[in-house]
Amino acid sequence: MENTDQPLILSYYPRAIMHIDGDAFFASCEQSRNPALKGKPVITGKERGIAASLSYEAKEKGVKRGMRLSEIKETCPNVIMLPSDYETYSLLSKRFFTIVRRYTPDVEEYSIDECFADLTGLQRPLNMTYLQIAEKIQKDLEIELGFTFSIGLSLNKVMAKIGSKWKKPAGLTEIPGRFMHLYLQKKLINEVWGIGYQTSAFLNKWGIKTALDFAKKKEEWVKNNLIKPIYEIWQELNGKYIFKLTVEEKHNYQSIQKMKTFTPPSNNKNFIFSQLSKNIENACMKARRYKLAAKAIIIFLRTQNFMDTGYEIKLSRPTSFPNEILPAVSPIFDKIFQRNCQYRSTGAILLKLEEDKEIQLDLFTDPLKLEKLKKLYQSVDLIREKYGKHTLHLGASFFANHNPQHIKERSTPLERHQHLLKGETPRKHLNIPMFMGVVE
DNA sequence: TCTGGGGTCCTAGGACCC
DNA sequence: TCTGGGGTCCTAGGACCC
Repeated sequence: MENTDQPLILSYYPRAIMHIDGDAFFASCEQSRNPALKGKPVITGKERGIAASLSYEAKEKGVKRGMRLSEIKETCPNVIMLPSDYETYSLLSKRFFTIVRRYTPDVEEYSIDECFADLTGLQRPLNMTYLQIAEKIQKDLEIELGFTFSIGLSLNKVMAKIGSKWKKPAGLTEIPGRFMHLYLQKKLINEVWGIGYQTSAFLNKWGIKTALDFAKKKEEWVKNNLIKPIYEIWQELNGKYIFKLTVEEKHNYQSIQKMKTFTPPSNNKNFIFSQLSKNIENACMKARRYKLAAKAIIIFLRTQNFMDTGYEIKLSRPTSFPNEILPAVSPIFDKIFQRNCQYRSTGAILLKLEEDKEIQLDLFTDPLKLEKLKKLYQSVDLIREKYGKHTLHLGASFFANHNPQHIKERSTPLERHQHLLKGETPRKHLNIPMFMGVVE
């Protein structure tokens, strides 16, 4: 501490945090699985009609994220378009994390194609520098998974993130504390992880353009003018280690959300309720998979021009069964649904999730009925596991797969009548746990 | 950005209590 | 019910991320 010329950063033990980012992850997974696709322009997202992930070859040809299929064909006629296959991507994602865990248990699975890892203290045991360890991991990943990853290595998460983005694909950027300012100088403030549109607009007003401009602001000013997470980013830009890694595997969710857009927009009440009902079913399915029960649910409808109307509903008892939720949802849906409105999507968010172990029975729930419901859903989940997620749906969700407008066009009056009866008032189905097999 | 489908955390402000 | 000051809990909504 006597030598005041030394940067402060060296006076405590620095961390070595690594951020690893899969290059064009989904497209790369496809190329890895089918080597004939290597070196060719590949995009995924065909089922949505837009480019979700682009191989570097497709990017070179000028294809952009979010482009429509017709535009893509024009821009790059020999493009290969594939539907997203999340099962495969998740599998490769798991293998990705497993490889990194061979070096350190301190791995945070940040998203399907990204992770953070803490290498602190590994230099001696491995007899390598942090940079060499990162290189080794990068090589392992490429050899074993068949595509490339970009890596950032620095003192904390925010800086490691800047590193991994610095050079892509297959980049490896180490940002030591004493050279941080060189990188921050070239980094626009809105490109920093955690600083979005609103915050950068505010910072721009104060003449802050680059990450370095921001890092140099006085601590008091930052504390007084910005909220806590931004203050923490400021600290990390100054070399502190603030954001800890979340190493535990993810199994407890704060909320579970399912939403779905349909085209064209519709104002058919039965159809829209079915969509909502299907989302609730899917959200419940996920909740049951994680043994969670919700105490509240938000439902929302999104109109053609992106106005949302939502409603939070408290549930009398924590549950993960659509049959128990739908009766509470139905009257609320009636309230918020507007006849003269065109809707484009619906959604459901399960909230206040708790473990489904010993949910308290309230006085009005018949234990026998509940037991039956449980058994029923156990078989439902089993069938879905065996034969696919979409084999079985609640009667109330019927129109989500069978738009009544289409039925009207194709069926005889008698058939139409029968269809309408089945889905007519969703309430009809609510108290009867009735399932319909839907052939797809 | 003519717009997909997930998530997380933070803050202000109201309700209610002493 | 003109009036303090302090605490806690909850909710709505914002901002951000992939």
